[in-house]
Amino acid sequence: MSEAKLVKEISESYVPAVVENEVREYWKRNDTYRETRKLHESGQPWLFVDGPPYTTGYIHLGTAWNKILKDAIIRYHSMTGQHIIERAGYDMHGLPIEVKVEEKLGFKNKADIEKYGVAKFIEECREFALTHKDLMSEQFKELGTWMDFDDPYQTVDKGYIEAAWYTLKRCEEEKMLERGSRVVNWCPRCGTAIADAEVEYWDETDPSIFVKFPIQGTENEYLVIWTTTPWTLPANVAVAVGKEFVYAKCRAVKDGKSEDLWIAKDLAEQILKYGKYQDYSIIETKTGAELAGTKYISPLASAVPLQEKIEHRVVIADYVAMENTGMVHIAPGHGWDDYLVGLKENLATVCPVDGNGNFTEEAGIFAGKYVKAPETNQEVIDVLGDAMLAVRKITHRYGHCWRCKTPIIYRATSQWFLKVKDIREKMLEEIADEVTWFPDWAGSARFHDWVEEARDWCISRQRYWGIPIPVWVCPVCNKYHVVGRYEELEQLSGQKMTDPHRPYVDDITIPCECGGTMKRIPDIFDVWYDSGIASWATLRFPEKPEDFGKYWPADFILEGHDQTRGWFYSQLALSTIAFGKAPYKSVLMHGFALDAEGKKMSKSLGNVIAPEDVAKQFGVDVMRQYILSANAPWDDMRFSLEGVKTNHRMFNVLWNVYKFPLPYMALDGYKPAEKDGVWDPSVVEDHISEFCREDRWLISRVNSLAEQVTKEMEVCSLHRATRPISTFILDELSRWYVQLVRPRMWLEEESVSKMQAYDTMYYVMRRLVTIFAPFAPHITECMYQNLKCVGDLPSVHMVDWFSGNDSLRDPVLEEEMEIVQEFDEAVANARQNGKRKGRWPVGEVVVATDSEKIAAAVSAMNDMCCDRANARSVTVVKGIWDRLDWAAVPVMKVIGKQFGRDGPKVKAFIEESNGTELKALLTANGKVMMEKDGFTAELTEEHMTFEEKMPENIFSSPIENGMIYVDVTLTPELEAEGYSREVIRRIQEMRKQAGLAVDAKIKADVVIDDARVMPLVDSKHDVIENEVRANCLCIRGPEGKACGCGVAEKADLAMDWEIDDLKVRISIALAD
RNA sequence: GGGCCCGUAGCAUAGCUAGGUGGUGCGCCCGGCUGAUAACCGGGAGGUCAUGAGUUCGAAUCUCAUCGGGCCCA
Repeated sequence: MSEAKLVKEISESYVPAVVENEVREYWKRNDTYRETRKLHESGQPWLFVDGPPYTTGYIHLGTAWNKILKDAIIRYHSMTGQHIIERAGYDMHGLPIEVKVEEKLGFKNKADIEKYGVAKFIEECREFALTHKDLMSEQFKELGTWMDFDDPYQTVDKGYIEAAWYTLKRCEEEKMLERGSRVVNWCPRCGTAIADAEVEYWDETDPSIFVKFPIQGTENEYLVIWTTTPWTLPANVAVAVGKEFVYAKCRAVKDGKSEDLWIAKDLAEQILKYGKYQDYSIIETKTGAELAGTKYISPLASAVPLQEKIEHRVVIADYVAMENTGMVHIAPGHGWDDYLVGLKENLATVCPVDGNGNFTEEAGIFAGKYVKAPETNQEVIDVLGDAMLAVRKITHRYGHCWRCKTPIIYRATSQWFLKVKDIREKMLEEIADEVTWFPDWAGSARFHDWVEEARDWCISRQRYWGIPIPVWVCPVCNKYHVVGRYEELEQLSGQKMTDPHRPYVDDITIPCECGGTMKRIPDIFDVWYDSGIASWATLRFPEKPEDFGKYWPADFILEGHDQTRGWFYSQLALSTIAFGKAPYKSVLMHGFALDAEGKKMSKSLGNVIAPEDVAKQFGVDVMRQYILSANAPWDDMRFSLEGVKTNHRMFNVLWNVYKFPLPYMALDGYKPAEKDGVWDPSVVEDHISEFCREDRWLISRVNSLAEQVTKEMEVCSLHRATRPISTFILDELSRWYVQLVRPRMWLEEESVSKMQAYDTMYYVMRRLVTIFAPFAPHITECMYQNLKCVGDLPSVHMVDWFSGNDSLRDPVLEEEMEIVQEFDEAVANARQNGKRKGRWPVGEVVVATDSEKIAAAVSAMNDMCCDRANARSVTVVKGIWDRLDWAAVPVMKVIGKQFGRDGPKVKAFIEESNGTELKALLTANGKVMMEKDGFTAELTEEHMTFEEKMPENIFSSPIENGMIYVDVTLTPELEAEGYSREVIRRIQEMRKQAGLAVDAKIKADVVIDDARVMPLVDSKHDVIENEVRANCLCIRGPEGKACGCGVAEKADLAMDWEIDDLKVRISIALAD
């Protein structure tokens, strides 16, 4: 059979870059990623859909977090044997890229693009998307992400676009597609409708004007309206009032002239003040309902021909608020609410503004002006002239195009919609019943609330770089046809379709049954539509329908909480329309990466931390572990470099722990047990009872850990999965087990105990790299490569997930060990109080406790306790330790009352007495007689309380449910050992400084300048000689004669030491 | 203005579901250890649990309001 595997010693310290590069090379050389996927092809399918990042070219911390979470979860599911189906994905169409390219080419608007040529423009966009996609793939791979980056799904692919077409056809079949005139957010620079999601709000200062609308058939009577958008007045058709509101006709006087003004009664005074009226009186009141129907004339009628034709009137709207004048100017062509009122009241919708935001001829004298120019507003105000009641300023939140930052306008235009409102109930059911959310409130509260408010989705955009909407319309009969497949288009048109993008596809026409020629509408899809189809497009549906049937819907997706309105929603809407169900079964929603102050990271604030910088400095594994363990995935993360550094230390400890036994193992030619070249853990599993306590404990712990990690991974609590791993490595493996096991590693002979220590370390390391692999894929792979047996799987990421072996767990032992650890800490604490260093043995340690568990643990593990405490004995006492002294404390409240001016004498007596004796007397007799300065009295326990008082040389420290006491009294024997250990330690230090090999033999000369101490040390001559591997050791006083070996005269290294006040001169030399 | 989430020591966090003496890590200060060693370990100081009110014998935890931060919407 195969040659048994020897564990190799490693000499390097932990340098993440070296480890990670080597591992990446190894993966590349062996195609480990694909081999791992292949390994589980027969497993339970598990479809993951990558939320496609937009191809900006650069990833930030949030993107990195996103991919790291995905990678850890996918690796975990892969290890559990599931057949992972995934592809990385990219969102590559849309305005952001168009805007970038426009900037590059120096374009200002759509006309520039048309002039340049749409085909050339599209190719620039395509080029941008493809190169930036590649840049990002490289960055993602640097994070250790295992996804299919060679064949990612791309929204620009022909196949992907066909999926989009197919889906629209399904929408049409379900009668969910609608062509309609609606008021939409419109970016006048981009010349397109944009989605609600694409509007960014910030404060702008606008005019706030109050305008008088003359009432028809009256001489001097007006309705007073308010608006912040003077430029919408040419499109005014009505004034809305609140049904129940009370309006007053105010006879207002200014400069001797009077006017009758209708204003909400309660607001009139303020408004008239704005208008600088000197006086007014209310001559009539009406409710909104009574005012409704009042006809008025636009003050712009003479300037805007359109306005002459409109019959303006007062209507009722329930959204009118008691603000400003309580009368709202209605322009259904320029506002969503206005539009709805218009529909209800059957008002005309006029929109004298073109796609570039300029007034059309309909707007009369304003024709050609850009509506959002400040001077345009001013011109409207000027033309209004006397109709202006007041002009003020207002600062309010105003919407902007999130790509080019141009202020948006609202325009009534013809667009294509999906009637999402009609399927809200179905979507809500799917969210609640068919999808598991992590955390639960992501679905039950947040997403639920969003979907409940869903409006119809405007999916059309008047742009170039996107998926062309596959709708062909006949200009003659206005019939339209939705194309679902390329084949269908080629059949209907008789033309070949090469590239489904604009402008190529626009050349294809379809003959209409009416004899006309159908042309494609010029619109492209909203990019949210692109990504909404990802779950089936990534499976190459409809081109290859098999996988869709087998794997869809997705088992899992994961994105940031901004995707509630974005990808979670666009997918759900399209899937519910096209396939009647949610496209995902479980969703993890993660937070945002904020800076250390909790502020959003942004370039303008200069607080951006680049993931590649962190990775370069501390390593990818360290960054991953930090990011995963810093907080719950769904909370926002405050990124702190300190936290990363802490994790770096943890990795260093892991590396040290891993490295520690290797030289010994290598020296002894240790071979892990194997069967047919494959590691065989049964050597531990079947013989666990024969192992030492600490071995059994560590094995138990790693199995408990595995169980815990598994449990947390199942509920996506990555933070709760990763934190215990760090704790295990630091506290249990490094700070505890390695300390305990160290002497066994130094045993020179072939000992069973040493071999079991090797087996334990090997077992634990194998298990640990398995459960740590999803989170820290590089270091675990590196360790695994050295640890694995020849027949083992070639990568740790191929190994079966280890969820713990319950039969190896020993909760009682774990509990006992926890007590010993607590004991250990308390002893260290007490020693520190007593200024007795750990190197110096103490005679006695006492544990006072009433806890049976503690007593049992200390007694069962007594040798370990002695060892750890460096104590001759460790004993347990129930209740109070009888060697404790007591201090009596007078209770002055009682004494003062009873003894009056003699009280101080009683107090003095109690304080001067030996508390321990007093206590004994009280216990025996219930009373004690006192005498002080001639005053005598009988005292009982009500006159005093007792406090513990440490006898000399006793130091204490509390543990839970008990107290430990350390007696640091020195005896000559203890002192001899203490000093000899001090000497040993110095000689070891010198060996190291001299660069001697661990097993090199030396000769040593020790000169001790203290006649009392010298013989004490010399009494341990043999121990010292043995410990420092000396074959000649001379211990003497300054007057003493050096032995004949010559080290005193010709040392390799000689040093003067001060051990506390003791002067020692030590010389060492390599033995002959 | 509305929905959801978050607010605990200088910093990062656990505890909150199910009320009962607020833990941990980093940093800081002090000490220790020394063949895992350009490491490591122990101890100490440091808290109005954002604020205010309520429920309760008892609130970091439950309720309400307010303030601050994040995401989303208007």
